[in-house]
Amino acid sequence: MVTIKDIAERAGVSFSTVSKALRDSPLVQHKTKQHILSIAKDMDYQPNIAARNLVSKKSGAIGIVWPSIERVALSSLITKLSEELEKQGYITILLINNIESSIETLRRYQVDAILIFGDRDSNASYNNLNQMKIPILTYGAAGYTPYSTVDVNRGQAIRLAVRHLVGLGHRDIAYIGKPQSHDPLQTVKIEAFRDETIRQGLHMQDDPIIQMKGLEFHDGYIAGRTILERSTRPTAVISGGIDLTRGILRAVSEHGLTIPHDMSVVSYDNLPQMEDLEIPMTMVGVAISTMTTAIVETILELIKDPNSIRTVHLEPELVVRASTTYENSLS
Amino acid sequence: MVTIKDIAERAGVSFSTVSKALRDSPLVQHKTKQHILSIAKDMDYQPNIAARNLVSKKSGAIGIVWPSIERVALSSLITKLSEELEKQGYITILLINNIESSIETLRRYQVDAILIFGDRDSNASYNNLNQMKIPILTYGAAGYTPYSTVDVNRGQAIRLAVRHLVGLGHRDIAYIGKPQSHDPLQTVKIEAFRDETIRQGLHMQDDPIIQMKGLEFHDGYIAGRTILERSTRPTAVISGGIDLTRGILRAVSEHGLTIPHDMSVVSYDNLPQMEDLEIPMTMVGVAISTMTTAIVETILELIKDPNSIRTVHLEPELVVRASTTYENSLS
DNA sequence: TATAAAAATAACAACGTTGTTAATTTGGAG
DNA sequence: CTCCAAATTAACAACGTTGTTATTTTTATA
Repeated sequence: MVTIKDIAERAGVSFSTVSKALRDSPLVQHKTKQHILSIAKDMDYQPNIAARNLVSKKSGAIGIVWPSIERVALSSLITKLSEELEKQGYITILLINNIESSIETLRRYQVDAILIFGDRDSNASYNNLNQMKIPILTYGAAGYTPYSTVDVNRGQAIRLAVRHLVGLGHRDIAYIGKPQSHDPLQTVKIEAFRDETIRQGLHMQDDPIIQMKGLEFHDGYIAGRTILERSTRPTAVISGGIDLTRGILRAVSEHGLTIPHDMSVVSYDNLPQMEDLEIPMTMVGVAISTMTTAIVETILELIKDPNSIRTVHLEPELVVRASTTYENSLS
Repeated sequence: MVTIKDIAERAGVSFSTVSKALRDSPLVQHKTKQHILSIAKDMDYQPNIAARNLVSKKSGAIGIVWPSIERVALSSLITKLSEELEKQGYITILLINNIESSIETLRRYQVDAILIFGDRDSNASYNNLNQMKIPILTYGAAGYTPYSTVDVNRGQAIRLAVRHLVGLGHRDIAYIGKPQSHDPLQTVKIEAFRDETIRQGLHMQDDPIIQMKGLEFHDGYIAGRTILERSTRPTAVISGGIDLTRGILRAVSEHGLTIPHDMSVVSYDNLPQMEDLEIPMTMVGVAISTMTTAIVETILELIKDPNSIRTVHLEPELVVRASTTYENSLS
């Protein structure tokens, strides 16, 4: 492996000059700098990270704890996060274990910060762990932890969806996204749906909130079939997430119906893929890029000043596309 | 952060003695060793990884490149791998980007080895990348790359399944697991099925290989419905993977049928979860633990001697459970 | 042309380890 | 008790950087 000393020798200067040149210090003459840079490039120099970490007293790594790998929507968020953090000079270490043991590992590895994607039932474990000084940021656990948090205003997202549909004249709206398992993140959305439909003066006869098993494609498919087979079919549906939405689309298509002609659909989640579905999808949620920016910013801030505990609430937006239309245009 | 010098001071010895004591060197007296150890524990000492890496000239990190995060079966493999490598003193860095850019990042980070879970179409990219000396291990790409490989004999797995069913008297067997996309890993299994059924002298009238969209739960569900609705229902089914299997189970159950009474099912994949399905599942494949061991072993070997290129083929096993039974016991 | 100031470069210490070599203490034999 | 070898511990160099301080070279001024 080539070091700055090797470069120094080839360039006929001292290694400290090489160091400065590589970091583009003003303390070295432009000409020498160019010379050194070209040699470094020629020799395919890679700075030694261990050495750099040693003097900077940082690991240049950020740990991400992700207890449940199944949550597909998060995977694209994590991908983006890694990319962004990499641009900032950090490598991410992803641990899929449970929170406690992951933190212990990250502690041993002396990461500069830890990002936790907490799952529903792990709130208890937040409390007593980590007396140490590694900054911790949690996602989706606002109010549950003593650490900094970035969270999405999920209730507001569903309210936006309801208002959008009501504004289009819909009076019979169903909500697909109530899983069997206890999941506070879903509960928030369901409550918001219930509350907002009442506020808007909607009175639906059938229970508009469909009970289902999980939150996967197939659950959406089954739930979609359920509402399509009702005697009075709702004119619009709000879906709790992209996987459910895909299932709903399949069910609708199998019934020989079309969106938005026969039914309007709004989906929670704000992902680029939402435009690539069978029909471009109206969606509510916080864009991945927004989340990424917020998380990265908060983490970097936290690394700079570990005591700056803060809670960031991200406001969702409504993106209107072809999957929703006026109620009176329905057949 | 507490260093060996801090410990040395408290213990009244030199820091080099502390270093030796902590590494359990025979060069330091038992009594002093105990003393130092207790102080280290008391001060909650964590060795500085950067310093250690610097002198050992290793990063203690292994990069895993995982182009497509969607392949659920792999996720538990990766989880296990991380655990195992962690026990061996390595941290894993998971990159979900494409192969080229991932390798570039890992190169900058100077990982000690790279493990690539290649996806179907990325074979081309294997060729010209990486002139460097970081050892590379690929998974599932035997014959496609110039690197060491650990691979599963998928064809053999399917043959085992076919033979098992034939041994039970089944003569009409379907295969669920032919996706639309070109996927060599699936093709191998399909060809093996075709070949082995012919060898066994089976003559099925309907095409026993069900064409489907993807390889998810829902695809299995739909494929399951397809074969159940045939005029002559096959007496047994081989499923191409756990997600498909779950979908098939759902379809069977919705038809009011039971396994293995009305139909035997063998599933590809050898995962613990296979026992926790609605009915304990007969399965063929290489156990995650076997794969993990093979991969970890090969990687460590490769780190020790980067020139020891080798290809490891893992032989699948058949695990018989309640989901398969004699053909003549069928209704 | 001597000389101070400014610019450029070189030398050095430090980061926290490990491994090697040097120094000290201990124990045993004469 | 002395002295030598063995056992134990201490000191030191090295790993590849960065940042600070010292030295050299250049430039501008008198």
